Amino acid sequence: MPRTRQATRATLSSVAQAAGVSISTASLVYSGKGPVATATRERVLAQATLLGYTGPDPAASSLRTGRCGVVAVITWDGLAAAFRDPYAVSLVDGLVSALDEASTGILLLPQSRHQPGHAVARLAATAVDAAVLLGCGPESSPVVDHLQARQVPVVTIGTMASSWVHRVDVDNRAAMRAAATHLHQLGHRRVAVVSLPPGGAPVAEPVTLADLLARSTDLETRERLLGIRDVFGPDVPTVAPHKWDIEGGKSAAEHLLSGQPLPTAIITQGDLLAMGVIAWAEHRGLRVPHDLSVTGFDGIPTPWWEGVLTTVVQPGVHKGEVAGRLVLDLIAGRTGQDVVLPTQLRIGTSTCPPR
Amino acid sequence: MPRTRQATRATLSSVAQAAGVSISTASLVYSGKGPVATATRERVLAQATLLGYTGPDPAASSLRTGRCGVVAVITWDGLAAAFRDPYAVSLVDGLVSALDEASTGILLLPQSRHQPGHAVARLAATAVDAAVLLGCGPESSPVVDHLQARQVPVVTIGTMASSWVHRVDVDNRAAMRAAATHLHQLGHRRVAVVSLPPGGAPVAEPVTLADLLARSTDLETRERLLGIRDVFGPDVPTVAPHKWDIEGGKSAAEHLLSGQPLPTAIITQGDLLAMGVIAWAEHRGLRVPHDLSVTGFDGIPTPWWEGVLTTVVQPGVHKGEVAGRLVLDLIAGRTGQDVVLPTQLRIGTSTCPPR
DNA sequence: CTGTTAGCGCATTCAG
DNA sequence: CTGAATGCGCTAACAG
Repeated sequence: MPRTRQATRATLSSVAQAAGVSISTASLVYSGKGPVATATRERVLAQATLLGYTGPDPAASSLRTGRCGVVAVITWDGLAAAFRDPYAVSLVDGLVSALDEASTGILLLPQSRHQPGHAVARLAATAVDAAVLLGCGPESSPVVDHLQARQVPVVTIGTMASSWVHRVDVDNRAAMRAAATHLHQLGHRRVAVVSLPPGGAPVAEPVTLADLLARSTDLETRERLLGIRDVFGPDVPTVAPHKWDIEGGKSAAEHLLSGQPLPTAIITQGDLLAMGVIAWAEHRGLRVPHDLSVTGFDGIPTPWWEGVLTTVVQPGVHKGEVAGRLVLDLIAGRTGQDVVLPTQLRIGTSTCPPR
Repeated sequence: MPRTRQATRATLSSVAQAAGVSISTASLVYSGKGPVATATRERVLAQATLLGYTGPDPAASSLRTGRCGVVAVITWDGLAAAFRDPYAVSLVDGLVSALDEASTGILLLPQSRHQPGHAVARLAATAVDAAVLLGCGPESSPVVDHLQARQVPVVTIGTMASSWVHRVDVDNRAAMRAAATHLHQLGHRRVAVVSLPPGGAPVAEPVTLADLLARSTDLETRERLLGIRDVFGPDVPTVAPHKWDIEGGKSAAEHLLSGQPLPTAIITQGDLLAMGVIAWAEHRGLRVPHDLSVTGFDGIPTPWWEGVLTTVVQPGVHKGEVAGRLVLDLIAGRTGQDVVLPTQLRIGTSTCPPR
């Protein structure tokens, strides 16, 4: 006895029977994988609407074909934190549009830093054709291990290197070096850095770049810090606020700009951080860029600021699309290539020669 | 012959066989739905890891149980557009956390305004236990019809009324009326409104509130406009920018503040719109609130502005959680109740008596 | 172009 | 506490 509200749901076989054709013919009508006489097709379709049949049961079809049309997108540290950053949103946007062409959807799987194991349990219970790691550091290894055991292809956008996962990224070191070089050429010698917290532990009081580098496990962060070191050496004062957003930038600025002598420029690892630094600086009466130059990373729109942020522009949507195509290749069994995308240094109005 | 890279994947039955137990026993080990001797369980688990078995195949298990642990989240007009608004993100955040407790994930299904039918095709191909509509207006009816035919429970957060869908929302009319009343009590008599485009068609040049009301099909928008009309009558100048963000607010302000006499206050349908209005006003040398009062809607953080926006604060995360619980009830076959959540008018520094 | 035949991997009765 | 049997709804060969 069925437990649905209506009587028994219509199935492909009941439709076929009603239309007086065999099940396989009816199946072909829906999959379009074989030739079916127009008259037959219409008869089947007519019976289908009559019986309220809405097409092949996805679960049954996945079981049979081994594909479910779903790609897991695994984020780190909660959804809200991840999507607060417009850059992450543009990544997902590109991903979605690429996957959409193959009728593949994305399943959001936020990984909480408090229950890292939970994500594995969740993942184990859901059918996915592939997975994409978004902003996941090495702490996501359990998830990757699980995926590998299941033979599910994994693509990471930035961060999280592993032999099993494919990567789409930019040359973070070169990109950041370009930004640093720009400042150096303007004449800046006293700079400070706003980075990401290594392993989730914020570093409020300034330490040296080398010090933070030693503690940072995240691949992308490391590369970028190296890019700065290439230009300004290992002793640059560096902080890493607890949050990856405007508030974080403000608190970072507060710590970096309280001592003497003040830096003439601040290099940040993200546009939101940069905007926070700018907001705090302006609040304190410092003019940007005249009294303080600031650089960002990502190239998100900042409509609430009058100026144009000097920043490394990453092709967010494009990166997502490339990742999506890579995912589709892997799902189809084709061999995928890791991809390194170009970035571009946009020189805006947040940098100028020091006073 | 299997087409996976390795030899044949391990299945429950192969694990059972290796452990010398029956399939059903092995199944119980994983589902925990029946008593299994500790020794037996361990033997099974040991063989499982030995064979690289990662747990019951989700597709097979969904076919059998009729549940797949996935809820579709349907957004309107592209993902990026939807998630650019922090309020939408907080909604999803709450939703995720509520669903997570039932080990249920969310599948993102952005509905494009250019191919509204596409979403139905996509949905038809994926297994879902329920669906949540986010910011979807009446144009989403095809999707709802499909869901109804499939007997899939649907919950909408704001917008999109239909006999089949359950709703979680706030009393938009009363909330907006409270904001309008606040301005009226301050002494404002010349106000203007920034709303949402009716049916996606922007209204750049000001029309009357009544006019826009007549064209608006979106439930939430209508209610809010009615709340304004309750206080200021039907003749308030109203625009509806093409984009629901800061840029949209700027362009709206440009049109509303170009004529004479200037309004002394602007009521917007969203915080981002409000921030855009403020940005444009300040850019033009108007001081907020002294020269122009501005109100928002939602209560998102606006860290880049020094002031505090006067706005209707909606419980975003909470709303998402409530929707999530409703979804779970419906999936479980329990009868769910529509919910109306309270809002709160936050009086900030963006409003004051007119000059 | 259409029908027949076999499972996909598992959860669940129901005996023992 | 354990095992044997049954089908969830569908797709993919293959034979007509």
